[in-house]
Amino acid sequence: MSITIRDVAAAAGVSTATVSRALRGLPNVDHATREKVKVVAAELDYVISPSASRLASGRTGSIAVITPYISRWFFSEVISGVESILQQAGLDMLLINVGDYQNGHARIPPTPRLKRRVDGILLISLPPQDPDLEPILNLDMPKSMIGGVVQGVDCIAIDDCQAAQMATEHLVQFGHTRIGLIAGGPAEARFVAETQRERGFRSVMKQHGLQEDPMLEAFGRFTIEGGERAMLALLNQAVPPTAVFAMSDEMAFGALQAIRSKGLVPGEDISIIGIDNHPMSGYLNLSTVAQPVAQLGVIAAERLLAQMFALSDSAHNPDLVNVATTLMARSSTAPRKR
Amino acid sequence: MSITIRDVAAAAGVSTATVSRALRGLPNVDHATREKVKVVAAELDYVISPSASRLASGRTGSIAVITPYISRWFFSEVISGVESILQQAGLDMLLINVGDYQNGHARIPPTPRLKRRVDGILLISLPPQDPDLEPILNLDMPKSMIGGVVQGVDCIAIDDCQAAQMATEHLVQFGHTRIGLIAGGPAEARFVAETQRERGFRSVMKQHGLQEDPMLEAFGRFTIEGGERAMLALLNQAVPPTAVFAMSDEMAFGALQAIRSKGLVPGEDISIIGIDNHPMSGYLNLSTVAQPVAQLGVIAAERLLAQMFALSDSAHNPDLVNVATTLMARSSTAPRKR
DNA sequence: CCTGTTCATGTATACGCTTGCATTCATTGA
DNA sequence: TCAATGAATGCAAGCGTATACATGAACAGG
Repeated sequence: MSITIRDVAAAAGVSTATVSRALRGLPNVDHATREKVKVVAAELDYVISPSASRLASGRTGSIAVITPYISRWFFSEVISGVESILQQAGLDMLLINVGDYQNGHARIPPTPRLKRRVDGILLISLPPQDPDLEPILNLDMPKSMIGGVVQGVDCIAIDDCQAAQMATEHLVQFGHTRIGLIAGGPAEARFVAETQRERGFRSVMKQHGLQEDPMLEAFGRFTIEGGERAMLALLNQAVPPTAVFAMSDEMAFGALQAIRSKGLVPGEDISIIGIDNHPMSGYLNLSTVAQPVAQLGVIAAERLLAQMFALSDSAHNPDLVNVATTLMARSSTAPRKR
Repeated sequence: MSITIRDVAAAAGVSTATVSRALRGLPNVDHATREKVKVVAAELDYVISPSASRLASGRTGSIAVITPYISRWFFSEVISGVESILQQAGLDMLLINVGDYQNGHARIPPTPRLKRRVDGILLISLPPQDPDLEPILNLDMPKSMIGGVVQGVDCIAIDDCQAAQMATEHLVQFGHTRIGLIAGGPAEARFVAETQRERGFRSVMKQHGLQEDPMLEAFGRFTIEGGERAMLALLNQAVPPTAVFAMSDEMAFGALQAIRSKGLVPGEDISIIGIDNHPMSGYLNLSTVAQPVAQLGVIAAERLLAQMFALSDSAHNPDLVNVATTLMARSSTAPRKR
């Protein structure tokens, strides 16, 4: 019923092998023959069967994108960047949402979903200590990881430690000494980025001889609501902080709300800075450290392609690509009031 | 090198046919045999080859999700809802970003990407007048559409007209008579939702005998920036509106910013309402008409599955499913000042 | 005891393509 | 002139599964 390569071959008066080679742009096909085949294929409205092609060639032409969220801003932005490259390369994207790690575990152990169905894997911000991650890393195919650092895997990320340092340093430069921290969650279930951002924060505090008060640290779960709750907790301290570093803009948004709900003015009464440069940040006048999120996806996808199409003799050496960040000083941060 | 169904068959002492039936849960397999096969398959770490399975069965086990954007809030939220259902059903999601229609055209004519590679199609908010849409609609496979209304296709959406009416009515009830509109774009490249929302807006205006001033209408492109520009344009009118209906929350966010930048207070000096109930809306105190976005994706996916697995004799009749919306009155809307 | 039925299983082909190898033919260098 | 070369093409064997059909056993009813 549906037309196959044989029909095209018959109509063009050549063998199926030639049709296959002609349509895929392989060499050693006469120019005239190739054109003829193309014309006939177009006339017949021939569409190659991916299943058959994949079965015969052993290549799946698709790559898995494994992510804990689809709709959160950071992740959807990365996915968007990835997709733009994959579609250019003619590859399918198998989007696998492993769900929220904070509720214990991934929704599905995705290894069987990867085994014979993808040629490469893109991992987005998965906590490295997750036991489910290991079987994936052991899979013998090209991999890239975004926003994480894992030995032996190609990693693309901003320098999270440095970004946190920039943010914290910015607060310190404004004369703040009592600086709060809104982190994501407790150490057990952390993304690599969290750990690094904490390190950056602490290093600057220590460097300037500032005291870290455990009471000035709260968890915001990387959500707006969480950020709001965390900030309220900090504001309820006997001696609240005069400035706060939130590990993400979305938590900072919640924090801004908390500040206002107490009748305080961000920047004026208490400084707050995040990381991301979320599209809303400009409108909320939130100071932040900008990271090119979609770009992370683009770079990761490109590097994955490079691995996949690299000549096998030119061994690919896994590398850590650090993408630059920029401090965006807005009115949510200001010199400490006396 | 990699183990196939034949290896499992040999190890279990049965034929490949039995293995196939046993593992797929087909009837007419002895319980003991089935268990044995399962155990052996697990021991051998057998993973079925999707390509082979697809080729042999003619089913692809995947469905296409065609969307103009991936990372915009509404779309990523819908995609997330869709994914949750598809993954439950064991189906792969082929995410196809056709890009921004406002720049002329879709990035790729996606028909060849669909022909033999998906069993069903999910369309997200595509403008019905787009010429590229027709070949897709002609494809002979189950389809569902989210946020659109197309004859002969299963459609899932809020009642956009009604939602706009609720929003506008809310403003009217507060005594506003000079009401502005921030739409998406000009009529040529509109999503169905836009047209309906405009209809709802105008119907309420007319019903209350309120005059519509073309100078009080602007386009915000469904972006924050666009909303800001649009609002500035409205505020620069000789007699600015006292209330504005924005067709989306994100445009309303921009509008809020514009209002503040003029030294005015939203709610106090000028009322504004959107549609969506974006996660930020609560924090910005934006009144809005809430729609359950992820839920739209869930329902659409479920209905698509129903079509796919429906017995062929029980003909599926395309339907329009309207999902309920809720007015969320917040402080961005208030009675008109005298 | 015979026959028709049902269930469990095996046999073998088809699915539509890719690709190693063989073949043909024109070209080139010695 | 002839062998060697290389390009263009064809042949045919898979790739790993699903499934129509055949087979055989068990069983029930008469």
